[in-house]
Amino acid sequence: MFAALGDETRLSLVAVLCAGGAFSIAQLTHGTDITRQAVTKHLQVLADAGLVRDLKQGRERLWEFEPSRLDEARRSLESIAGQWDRALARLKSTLERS
Amino acid sequence: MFAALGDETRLSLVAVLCAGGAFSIAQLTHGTDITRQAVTKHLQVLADAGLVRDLKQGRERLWEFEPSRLDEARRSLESIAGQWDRALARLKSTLERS
DNA sequence: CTAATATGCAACCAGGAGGTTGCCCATGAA
DNA sequence: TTCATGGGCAACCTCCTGGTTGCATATTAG
Repeated sequence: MFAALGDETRLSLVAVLCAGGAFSIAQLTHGTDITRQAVTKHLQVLADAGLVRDLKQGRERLWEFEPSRLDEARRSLESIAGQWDRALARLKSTLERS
Repeated sequence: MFAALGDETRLSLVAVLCAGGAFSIAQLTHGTDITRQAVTKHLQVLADAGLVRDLKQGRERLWEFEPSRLDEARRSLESIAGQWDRALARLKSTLERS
């Protein structure tokens, strides 16, 4: 999922979807300088990572943000940072004890 | 920086460095099934992303975690999630108003 | 001093990722 | 019905990334 967010194009797609709601592939392509197919591939990657969700509607395919997974990522970053904090605390207490 | 965390090997390197303190390249290589050179390259990528820091010590080069940047990433994820929450709130209030 | 250890540098290689093009299908509008 | 539009599929291309190997350099141990 970090890999999914690691691409510049995909990150801006996520940003757009976060801010806006649901967009079709053609709409999302409009404004970028890449092909519709490329956008489709990026959306697929984001979907595999659980970051976006698609809903068919007529001949259109609308994409929207899926917030749950991002929250999970945030929590995992917090846990990593927490590990570091605990390590520092251990180090500090070890030094004080000596 | 998401790209830096997007690689499996690098993510586990970060995890090790978070939990532990400072390690040499040889130590970090021990336990993985890749070459020392590959580990060096990964550490370089992480350093470019500001996630780790190196300190020379004798003939060794010790690497340790750099927590500040990760915190920044956490905040940016929070802001993205926040955008989504605000969009939902706007949508809700729009619906209620109609 | 000499040998072993820890690392750096550069060339090289294979595979995957991002991107494009061409063609086809489905659906909505006129 | 006919046509334009939104989208899917697949082949193809290029370049970057992850990884390796070989050799050179610095530092420490004996």
